[in-house]
Amino acid sequence: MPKKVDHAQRRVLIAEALLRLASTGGLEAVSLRDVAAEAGISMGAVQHYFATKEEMLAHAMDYAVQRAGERIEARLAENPEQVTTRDVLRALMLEMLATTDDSRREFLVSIAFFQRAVAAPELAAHYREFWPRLEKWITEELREAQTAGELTEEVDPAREAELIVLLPDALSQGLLLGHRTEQDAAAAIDYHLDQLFD
Amino acid sequence: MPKKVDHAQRRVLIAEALLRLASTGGLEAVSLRDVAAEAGISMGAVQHYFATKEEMLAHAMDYAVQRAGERIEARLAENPEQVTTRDVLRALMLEMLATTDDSRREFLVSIAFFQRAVAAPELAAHYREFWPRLEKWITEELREAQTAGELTEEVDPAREAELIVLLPDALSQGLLLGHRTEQDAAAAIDYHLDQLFD
DNA sequence: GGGTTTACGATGCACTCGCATGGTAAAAGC
DNA sequence: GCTTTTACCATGCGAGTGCATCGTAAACCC
Repeated sequence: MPKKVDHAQRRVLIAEALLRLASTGGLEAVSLRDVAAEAGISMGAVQHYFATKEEMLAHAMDYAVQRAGERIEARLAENPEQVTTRDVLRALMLEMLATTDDSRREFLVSIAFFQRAVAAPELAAHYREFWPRLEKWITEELREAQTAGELTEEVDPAREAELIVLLPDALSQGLLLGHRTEQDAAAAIDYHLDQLFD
Repeated sequence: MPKKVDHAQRRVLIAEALLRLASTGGLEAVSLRDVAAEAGISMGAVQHYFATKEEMLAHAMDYAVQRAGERIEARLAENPEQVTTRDVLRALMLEMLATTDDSRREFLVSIAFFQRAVAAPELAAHYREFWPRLEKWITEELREAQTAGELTEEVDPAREAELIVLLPDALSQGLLLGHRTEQDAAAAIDYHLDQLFD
């Protein structure tokens, strides 16, 4: 069996176990032993693939960002051409909301990573990439809608793209704490889109 | 010296030391020993005022929310009557931004508490109070501005109040990560107020 | 088919953690 | 003035931590 193990796959297995655990109680709270147990392997195996806990966390961080990005981009790609920009943005924002157990977990993990990135800025680079790219994409989408006459001239596509990215994130906090319902969050999104597209 | 110590004051002393530490590395990362050292007292003293770490964290949570609330309400109270609703809201939103070292720390602490509140919903009640109250106040402010004709009829004061509370919070994340400047965040706020008050 | 490399598993080590215990000195109460 | 209560401080304990070390079995290389 040795020698033929797929390193990348093994590291993903570990990262997924870590993410499962990190969603409750933060990132530092999970121990190597916990991760190993969750992944169904020994602690020695974990050490074999990651020399240090720090390294393991960094990899999991990359993996989580990549997964979230793929999920969102997949959602963007699946829409047929005939739907309106507004529909696309609405779907995107709803996808970004922490509604399902999975996305709630992802949201909590992203917060844990956020803390870590603030404390250790050199780690932040990993996930600094994705959001600006998404924001840029939305900006372009809005610009096209604006020239097509769906938006008034006075809105600033870049600023609105900013808001569109930020709003689901901010709403998710309320969802997690339980003082906002999914319907309420969706209504807030619809209201904002109403104001944007008149 | 014994018997005449002010319990509340002592607990505040400890809470402030805890908050100073919690801003880097989360809430669970700080140990009783760390807090005691930061507060300049012995660990036994900390134990004397808080039977358990959990209790200490809960008190610090209350204290932090109270302080943040007082700070924001003080900012709201200090404005003379002659300034416009827009100016009031602008000042409020800027105050909520994590710009100074202090407010950055406060923001990080609030995130740590957020995680904790999600994991232990019974603790969330403490700081579930303040934000709805602020949101309600803003809603009223907007409603008055609307009847005074400063706002168009088609905006929903409650929804806009939601956004006004959420936006600084979301912008602060970018500030903390370093991919947004203070000027940029302020510009985003001004843009949003521009769109609201036309 | 012997030697090297890979992939672990088991164990131990130094350290830190929250918390319990026991002591002590000083003020308060009578 | 003696007792009780308050406000600590010092110490220790058991559990858990990341990490290092050692052993070992299987696969690849020649």
